[in-house]
Amino acid sequence: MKVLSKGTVYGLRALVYLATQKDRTGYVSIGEISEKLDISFHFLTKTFQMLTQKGILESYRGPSGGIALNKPAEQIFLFDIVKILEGDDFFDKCLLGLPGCGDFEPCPVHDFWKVAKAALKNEFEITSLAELGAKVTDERLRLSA
Amino acid sequence: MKVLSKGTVYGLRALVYLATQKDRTGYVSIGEISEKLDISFHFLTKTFQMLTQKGILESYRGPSGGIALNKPAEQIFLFDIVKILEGDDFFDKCLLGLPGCGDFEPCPVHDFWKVAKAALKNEFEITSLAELGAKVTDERLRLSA
DNA sequence: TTCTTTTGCGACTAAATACTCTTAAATCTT
DNA sequence: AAGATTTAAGAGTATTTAGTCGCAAAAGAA
Repeated sequence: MKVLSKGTVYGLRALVYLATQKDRTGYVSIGEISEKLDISFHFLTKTFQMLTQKGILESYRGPSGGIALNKPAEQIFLFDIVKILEGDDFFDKCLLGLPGCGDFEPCPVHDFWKVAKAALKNEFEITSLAELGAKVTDERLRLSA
Repeated sequence: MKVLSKGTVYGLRALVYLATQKDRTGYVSIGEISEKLDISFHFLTKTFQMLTQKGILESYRGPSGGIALNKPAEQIFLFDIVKILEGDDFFDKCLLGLPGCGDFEPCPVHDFWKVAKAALKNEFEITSLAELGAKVTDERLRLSA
């Protein structure tokens, strides 16, 4: 099941990494993250730009610059990140992609999907970066599992 | 949230359409379905070929040929269709796409995703084509909602 | 000021997905 | 047997997504 685009996945992995570095002060460079997590530097940069513009991250240029979470990891939820990177309507789309689909004019899978989607959305809403960061004991964010 | 590929969506819409035609005897031509649902004929043909090979559909060539459900719509579940069209591991994938991820060596979102995915999978497992077909009162399977 | 480090941003390339076209094979009709 | 209808299958094209490259802009250091 491919729910998230690559860009979103990279963003999530990188943010969880950041959440695990909470005892470090100052900024963490994109170069370091891209190296540690084996993610293309330029690709990651673009994803971070979006997160910076939307207030999830704070960025700073120049030596010892980089990025940092703009608020405590406890207050950043998967829901926020995914909505920014995948679009605001991410949790509202019809499973079949039919335009007018809604409670008033439901597609055949509307009721089914409404229930399933609500469960998923709830999980995204209650899960914070801090919670995820706490589970990462070592280098499990890399591809080389 | 884009969970399913276009091919799968087309397949689902077409199968639901077939389920609504249960009082008709014999085969329904792919041409008719592609026209009624506004789906590319050739694209639909490929999707149907896969469903035919996997025993969901029965096909017949020549005049008044076409396709037909190979068993009652009550016995065909979204789960079956999706697994055929998206791959057997559809409901087993790691949200972050990390290779070794599992209960033994979980990624940071493993527990979270396990719960959400189980709920989704269950919905797909219990929902049959018959159930969906019963909800389609008129031409709500077309794109022109 | 000049050089180095690091993010910002636009253009370019590659790969995956979606779609189209052509021809073959099966089956019915005349 | 010849032609029409309909699925099967593969090759080719287009669009979208993913990934790369190069350079400008900001900021610190020498």
